[in-house]
Parts: sequence; structure tokens; C-alpha cells
Amino acid sequence: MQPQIDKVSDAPLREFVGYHIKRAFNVIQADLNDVLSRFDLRMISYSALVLIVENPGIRQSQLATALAIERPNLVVIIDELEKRELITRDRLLTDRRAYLLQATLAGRRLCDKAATAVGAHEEALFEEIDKDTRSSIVDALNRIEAKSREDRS
Amino acid sequence: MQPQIDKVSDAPLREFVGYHIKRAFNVIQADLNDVLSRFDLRMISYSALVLIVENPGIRQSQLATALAIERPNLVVIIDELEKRELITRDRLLTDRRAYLLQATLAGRRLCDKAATAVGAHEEALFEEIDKDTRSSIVDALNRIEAKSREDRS
DNA sequence: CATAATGATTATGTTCTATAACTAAATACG
DNA sequence: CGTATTTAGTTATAGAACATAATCATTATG
Repeated sequence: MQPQIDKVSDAPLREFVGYHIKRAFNVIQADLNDVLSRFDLRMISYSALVLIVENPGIRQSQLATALAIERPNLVVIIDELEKRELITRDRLLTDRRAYLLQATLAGRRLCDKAATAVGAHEEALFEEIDKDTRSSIVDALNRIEAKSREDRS
Repeated sequence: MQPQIDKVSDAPLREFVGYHIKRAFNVIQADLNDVLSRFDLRMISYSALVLIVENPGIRQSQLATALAIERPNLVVIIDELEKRELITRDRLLTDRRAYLLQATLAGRRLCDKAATAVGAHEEALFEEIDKDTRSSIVDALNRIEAKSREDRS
């Protein structure tokens, strides 16, 4: 008789916290992209817009580093935000190689609206998890992130 | 005077737990792929191997569902595991459309070794986080995951 | 028995991401 | 100075990851 499986067990993978993080992140990302699609934004372009709003005059290279993506891949994202007139791309007078990125009024407004919607969805996803638990999760995640920085140093 | 940024602030994004989850997951994934490269495995092929070891006789369609990937994309992964003689792909006698996937002895051994290495790296990443916190994190992540299941039902 | 549905595969296309090579401008230094 | 090197941004391109449509063989349905 050949062995057959009716219910698939992923018990060994569930031993790893990283596995749970990946599965939860998949849910969060799907939800986030769903919300952002209403604003014609994706996770990466939304993040870029937020950082430009928060850091007026940021350079593309700084933005690429902050987003942890390669410079060439940022170009197309910036192109689109500029074409939609959500940001401006002006030459830096003191260094004519660089561009200064700044959000337009429309960009700041869209960013605000999107942030509100994203926040509401986050709240819905995390509603069962109390504030203390959330902050201990964030603290733990920050520690993990810090691990990779100490590796590189 | 043009505005310029010396230190980039991502404060608005840090408001979102999902942002921290993404950043931590990037670190975990990089570390994991680094560990698995020693066994010529990637995250996805390792996960597949684990599920085949744990569920002898699993079908490709069941495995694709468990891994949350499309069937066509699983084929190449299974091809490689079979070519490396880590798994076998046998016709199911009662349904000659389907294949039964089973790990070979070499597959189980590689899986064990990889799991040990992965576990050690997880432990290193999470060393600062005590057991109670870890299980409350896992519990919270499971609740988030459950959210998407209740959406689909 | 004809039709529909299923498991796996092939072919194909899209998106994401990384690398190399290039232009223009700024800096380093002999 | 002026030549070499570095930096900011871009273009071109290639690979990996992921999704869709079409196909073949087989099984289930009416």
C-alpha cells in the first residue's frame, strides 16, 4: 500500500519563529498592497513617498539606501512619482550631479490619505494583540535587525 | 537655501508593526539563505524537502498549496530535488495522474543536517529574546495569519 | 459514452532585483 | 593646474521569482 497524505503537516517548520514571521508577513503584505492599490501605489512606492515627505531634499542615493534597494531600481519608482506630480526632482545647486527630492502638496496629501488607510488596516490586523505585546514584538524585531548591523561592522 | 538631509528619518514607517516585521524578515531570510547555501538549498527548496520528509507520499498539488506557490513553479524545484536523489517521484497506483513524493535516505539526512544548522542560526538570532516573549510573538503572528483565513471563508 | 474536472507539465509573460557600463560632475593629488 | 579617481544618476541587460494560459493524460460525473 502506498502512503498517502490527507492533511499536510508543517510541524517541523513551525518550530522556527522565522517561518511564522514569513507567513504573517505574507498576509500583511497582501493586505497592504490591496489597500495601496486604491491609491495606485505599491509597498515600495508608498515607502519611497513617505520617506520623501518626511525627509524633504533627500537624494536618490540616500533614498535607495533607506529602502534597501539598488539605485537603478529606484529610478523607475521616482520617475513614476514625478510623472504623477507627487514629487519634484530638482538639481542640487551645490552639487549638480545630485537631485533633491521633495513632495508636492498633492504628494503630501496622497501620502496622508494612504497612511490613514494603511494605519486602519494595520489596526484591524493587530486588533487582538494588546499594546504591550505589540511593543515587545517591535522591540524583539529591532534586536534581530540590529544583529545584521553588528555583522557588517 | 535648498533643504538637505544628513540623517534619513523613517519615523512614520516605524509606526507600523508591519514595517518592523519586513525589516526583521529581510535579516532572517538573508541569514537563512546563507546557511542553506552550504547545502545547495534555498528557502523554498528546503521548505519543500522538509514537507516531503514530514509527509511521505504527499502530492505535488498538496505541496504547492502548503508552500503557497503555483504548481508550475513547484515542478522545477521538485525536478532538482529528484535529480539530486533527495526525493523520489512515483506514480500513485490508484490515480495515475498523480505522483507520490517521498524523501530518500540521503534526503532525510540532508534535511536533518540542514535543520540543525538552521536551528542553530535561529537560536543565535533570537538569543536575546526569552522563551516567553518568543511564544507570545508566535501566538500573535498566528493570529495575524488566521485573519486572512477568515477573510477567505 | 460524452463531458467535465484534476494532476502535472510546458510555454510564456510579468515583475522584481542585481550587475555592468555609461555620462556628467565633483574631488583627490602629483 | 591637470590628470586620475570617485560619486550621483541613468541606461541596458540579465537573472530570479512568480503568475497565467494551454496542453496531455487520467479520473470523475451525468
